[in-house]
Amino acid sequence: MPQKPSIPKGTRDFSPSEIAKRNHILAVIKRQFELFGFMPIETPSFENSETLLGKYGDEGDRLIFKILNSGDFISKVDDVTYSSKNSTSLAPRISDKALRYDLTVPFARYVVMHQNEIDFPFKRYQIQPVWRADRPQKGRYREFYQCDADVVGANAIVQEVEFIQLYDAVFTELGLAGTTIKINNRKILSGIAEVIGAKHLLVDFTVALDKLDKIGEEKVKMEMLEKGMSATAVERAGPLFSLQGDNFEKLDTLQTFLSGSEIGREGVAELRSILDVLKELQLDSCSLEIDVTLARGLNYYTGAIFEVAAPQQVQMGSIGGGGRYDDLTGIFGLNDVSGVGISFGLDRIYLVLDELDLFPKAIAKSLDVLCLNFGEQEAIAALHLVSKLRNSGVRADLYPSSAKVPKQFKYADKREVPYVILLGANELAERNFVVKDMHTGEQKLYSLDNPEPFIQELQS
RNA sequence: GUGGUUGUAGCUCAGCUGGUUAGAGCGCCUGAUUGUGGUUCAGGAGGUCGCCGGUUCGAACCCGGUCUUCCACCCCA
Repeated sequence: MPQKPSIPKGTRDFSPSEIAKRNHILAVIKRQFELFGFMPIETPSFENSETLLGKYGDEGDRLIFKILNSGDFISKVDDVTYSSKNSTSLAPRISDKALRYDLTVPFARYVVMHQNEIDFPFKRYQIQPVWRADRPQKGRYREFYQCDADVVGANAIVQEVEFIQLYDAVFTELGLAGTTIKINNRKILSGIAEVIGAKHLLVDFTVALDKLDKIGEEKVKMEMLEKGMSATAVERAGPLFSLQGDNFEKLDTLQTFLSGSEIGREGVAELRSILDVLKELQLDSCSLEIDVTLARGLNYYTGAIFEVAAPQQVQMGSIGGGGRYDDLTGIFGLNDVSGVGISFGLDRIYLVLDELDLFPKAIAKSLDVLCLNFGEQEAIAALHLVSKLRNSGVRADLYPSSAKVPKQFKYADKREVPYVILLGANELAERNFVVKDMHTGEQKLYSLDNPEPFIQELQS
């Protein structure tokens, strides 16, 4: 009995039209990465478990796909561990490799391993799939692509500015208006926690604060209290829930609020200089917004934090994120290397562009010219012509069999081929061919021995 | 990982409190049209109703399990 084929949940097949659209996004991202001076690298799809585990928190560890060892791995497990039926203790005995969870940690590993060949500051980009053992939802897959650009080995605010410009350049070229780059600073979050007297609960505090726009002020406050923050602390955090005004007004409010915290003042100053520079260099299609509730990637970010929200009319999580991490390579033994980077979520950008119908119409087109097939002799002549076209950079194809003409035309129509060539017995005898413009229906005659005029017309 | 939701033709979906042979639109194939597509007309093919089991004289419909989809949490691109 034949088995019904299926693919694992959270994974997808990509058909030609989808690949065309994905490639369009990728081409824009790559082009901009390179215009900004980033160089590509790739790393293996799986790493040693110890490289990945413990880098993303407990929650992250749970979401890492672990790869079973090869061979008779189970016989090497001691009886106690085996019979304990405890996944946490058994896993390391039967699995020592895991699929990569993001591109940042493998990059840190790469930097440490190749530190002697790298010229710092090192600007790298990396576009590869990552895997998460998550429960899928819309725009959330178990296999998806990240497009990362990072720079390591320098510590200057202009880098943050550049990344914001990079986001803007990509979304502008994609024609995606209305994205919002949210920006925050980990030092501001630390400062706030310090000022309100919840320094020891920084993570719980920020995780709760991050949910503000989703669950509202009351529930955020409840969660903070549940996590053990004092009522006074929650009360003191009050002003954060209603930051008013434009970015500079928010900065002023924060500056006052954080005047008693050195690290907080530092964060405000960093944010201010980023905004000062960007006031000079306008953004094209993105708006930049300070959002103190933004707390993503707290695990390794130490300075700026970025997140890109899709245009409001689209129901979609963030389509990009990033930030500065001062000591990511430290865990692999290379200290004092500051890094900052951003990531584009290819799959979500695709969904957004698709929903807003922003893909160029032309990308569905995979052929410029289709030559119809009228029989053996005609097909041989057609192949000569098709070769000439191909050599001139025209995407051309010959219909493989001499099927009925309406069928061949329908095929051309389906594939949205703009020009169809008819080269039948009559044309062959007179050494010419007919070109039909599928849009206008207009037909023109060209010489088989001199197709140049046709090629010229195609390329004009 | 927790709770919920969804699954019927290639696609979008009907299908009454369980009752003969499960339907529509679109798409596909054939013909009108053996050298002209997108329009029209006529005909046709295509479904073990996600899968496994149970209840019943009888299940697309009820029950259990499982997979899948989407949603909320967790977390995140």
